[in-house]
Amino acid sequence: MQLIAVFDRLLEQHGPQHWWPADSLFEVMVGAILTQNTAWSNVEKAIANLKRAGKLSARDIVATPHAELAALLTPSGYFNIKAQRLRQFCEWLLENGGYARLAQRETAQLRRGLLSVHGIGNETADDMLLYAYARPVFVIDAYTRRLFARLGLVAGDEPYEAVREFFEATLAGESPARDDDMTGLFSEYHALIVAHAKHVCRKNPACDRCCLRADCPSRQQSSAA
DNA sequence: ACCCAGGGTCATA
DNA sequence: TATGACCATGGG
Repeated sequence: MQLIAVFDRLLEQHGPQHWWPADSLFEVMVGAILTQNTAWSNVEKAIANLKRAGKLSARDIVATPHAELAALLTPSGYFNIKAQRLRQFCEWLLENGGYARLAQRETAQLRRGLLSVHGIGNETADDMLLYAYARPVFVIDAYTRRLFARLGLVAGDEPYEAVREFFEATLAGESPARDDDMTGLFSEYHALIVAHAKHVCRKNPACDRCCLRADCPSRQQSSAA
């Protein structure tokens, strides 16, 4: 099965996902750090804490003492590490002229900059590139590896960049009709993979194959309005 | 009580 | 290059 065919099935079953859930581009970047190995429901609580405290900007975060920032991040887990990562990211953002200035960089250069921040790895950087900087980058997470390994399209344990390049190159070849908006395609695709992972397939490996067929029994209950 | 979540870093071999 | 330990809360 082609990658674009999998996308079409996922979209049909789960509907448009409206990602990334956030009120601002800065909030997207904060969420990308806070959601590292963490359920999104917990991240929402931490972001709500930041908003309530008036700390949802780089300037306000760098001005906040570590203990206070960590306390606000408590619900998202790893609060000491994430407070440090969030601060260092905000410092980097301010040192480099802020979002608008960084958005002028070419994608590869911007990625290198993001990866130079301690605590920002491949997936977090690509989340930001795709959802905050609108770059045509395919985000590879554990769900993506698991789903497409089950479909037999990847081994699952390849290096991050190898999997990302496989998705980007393959989709570019398969969907020339959409290649004026690969950012839109990649945004929706990654969101759909996450939505699919939260489905019944999580504890039933065979369901990943089942759900991609037209007669999947779970189709009615999961289809979007 | 156990498992895992929209990862990343570090030490070790 | 490739494992394993560590970080920590909250929901199923």
